[in-house]
Amino acid sequence: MYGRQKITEYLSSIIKSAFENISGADNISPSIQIETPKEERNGDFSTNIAMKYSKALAMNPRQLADLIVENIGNDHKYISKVQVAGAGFINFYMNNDWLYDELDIILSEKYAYGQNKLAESKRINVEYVSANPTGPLHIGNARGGAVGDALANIYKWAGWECEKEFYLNDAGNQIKKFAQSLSARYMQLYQEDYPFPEDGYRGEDIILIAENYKELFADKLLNVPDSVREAELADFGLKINIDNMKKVLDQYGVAYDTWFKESDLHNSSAIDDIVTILTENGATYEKDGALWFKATDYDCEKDEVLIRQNGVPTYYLADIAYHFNKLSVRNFDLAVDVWGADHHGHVHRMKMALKAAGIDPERLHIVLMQLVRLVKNDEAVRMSKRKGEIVTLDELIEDVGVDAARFVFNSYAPSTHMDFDLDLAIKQSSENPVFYVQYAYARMCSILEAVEITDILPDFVLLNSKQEIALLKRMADFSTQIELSAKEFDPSRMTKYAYDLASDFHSFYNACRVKSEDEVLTVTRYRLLEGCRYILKNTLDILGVSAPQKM
RNA sequence: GCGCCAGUAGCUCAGUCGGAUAGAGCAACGGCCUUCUAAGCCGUGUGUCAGGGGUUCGAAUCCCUUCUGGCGCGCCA
Repeated sequence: MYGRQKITEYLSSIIKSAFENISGADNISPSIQIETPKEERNGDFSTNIAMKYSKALAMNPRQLADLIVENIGNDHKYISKVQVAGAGFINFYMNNDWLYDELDIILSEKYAYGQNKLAESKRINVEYVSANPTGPLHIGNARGGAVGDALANIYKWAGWECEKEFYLNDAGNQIKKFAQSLSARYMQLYQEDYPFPEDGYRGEDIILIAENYKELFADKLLNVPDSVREAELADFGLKINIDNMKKVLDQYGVAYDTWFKESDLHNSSAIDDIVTILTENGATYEKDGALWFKATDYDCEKDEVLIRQNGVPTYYLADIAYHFNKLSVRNFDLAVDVWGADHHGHVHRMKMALKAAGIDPERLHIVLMQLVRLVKNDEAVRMSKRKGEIVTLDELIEDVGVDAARFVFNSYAPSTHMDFDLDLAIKQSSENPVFYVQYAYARMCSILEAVEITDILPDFVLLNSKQEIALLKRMADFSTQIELSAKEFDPSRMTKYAYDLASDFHSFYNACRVKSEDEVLTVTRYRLLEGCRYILKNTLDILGVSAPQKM
């Protein structure tokens, strides 16, 4: 544990023993809450324990608080004063030693600072983007990529063994449509009035793939059965699309440990296996020639088809098999999926299917992202595929850059409906938070390069200005922010942290000079900045945003 | 009709699993560079926390209800 986490533990144990020394309280096991008061005059930390347990001990809160404070005593290393205030808050005023001790740890652990270890090793699988390989990645996938990737990084820092995964939907109905569309476009290159399937994919990209095939293989597929042409073109097109997705995601800084193919489920016994399990658990029945999941037994609105009348498994069934594979076959402790909010209807029935298969549904967590609306000149940009409008991820990267895109997508909690302001994202000014943060990093680097230090030892006690203390406190909060981000499945907390850290640094910069006549002060502030730089770099790494040494 | 998500300053959003006088950024105005990066800093004010009711020492936060917006409710994925 680090920084604030550690000092919270420290205070908790002091409070706990003081509380348990009160007669009548020894059989209560108190849950202790430590928070940071908003008002500075209320101390550095506070607890509400006296208000919480006053009833159980038949005392008024202030009276109980006084007793606890009495038991706490005044001989603790990091505490300078303890006071009762308000309705019964116990406020702790700290000396700065815990911050100085933390800076020591930061400087010795460097870029590894803040990497927690869990008591027992836990494995997590984070799945995100997982776009259909029937077309290019779009703006919604871009948000999913930024959120999922950062979230996976956060879990690594929080001590989990984490795997990043892309679920490749390379089977099923949409692939069939993809094949038929390609086939029709290919035929149209030879015969203009060749019919195009009613619900086919009408995008430009399908035509390009067909033309691409024709360039390479000419009329090879002109006089073959439809099924042969469709299969061949689907393979051809999938390879192109998947390669493109990998390329663009790579540019975007998103790299996966696993590409899991849906087709592998269909080509193995995985589908049959899950059907057997569900059936053995009495969760299926047959009706109208189809196999159904009795979802209504599991608090769902209606039952769901697993295997259609024509014998083809539904996407839902494949998805159940997929999640069963993650949680049972591969045995991850936790599976996190990042989905667009338009799939929210799928969440409950997926969890319930897992429950029916004997898996604790709590082991699957779905992060729902609200949809992104593009804004330009204060107007919503239609996401139609008309030319010149940014709809795909590679266009977005080209237009606003990876850093701005990833920073902006992670500036909002996934649950908020966000507007992506294209004008703002490309503005290289203070209005654009990503530059504000990166500028702070570049400034730190430049100072650390410009200032020459000798090997004399720093004296952290010299760090006592308002700005220095604020910066140290912020640095000590890093690990807590990771913990909270993980708990809430919300990477935007880290973006906000990066901004706050940058802000505290900029304030420090304007108030305190590093280079000075005083050699000890110079080296002391140098070390402070050094520590700060490690943390800002780590935060930007988590977000997938680059940390430029010069700007 | 049923369900999920949201509603906080002019705008975009925070708000530490119920805490003390609800906070940032942007936008507006005024100040700060002969010294380490002015893409920066400092200062000035703004609220019916969508409305109503309830729970308790205490509610933006929890419960009920109404309103508004987004999205779902296929033998599609």
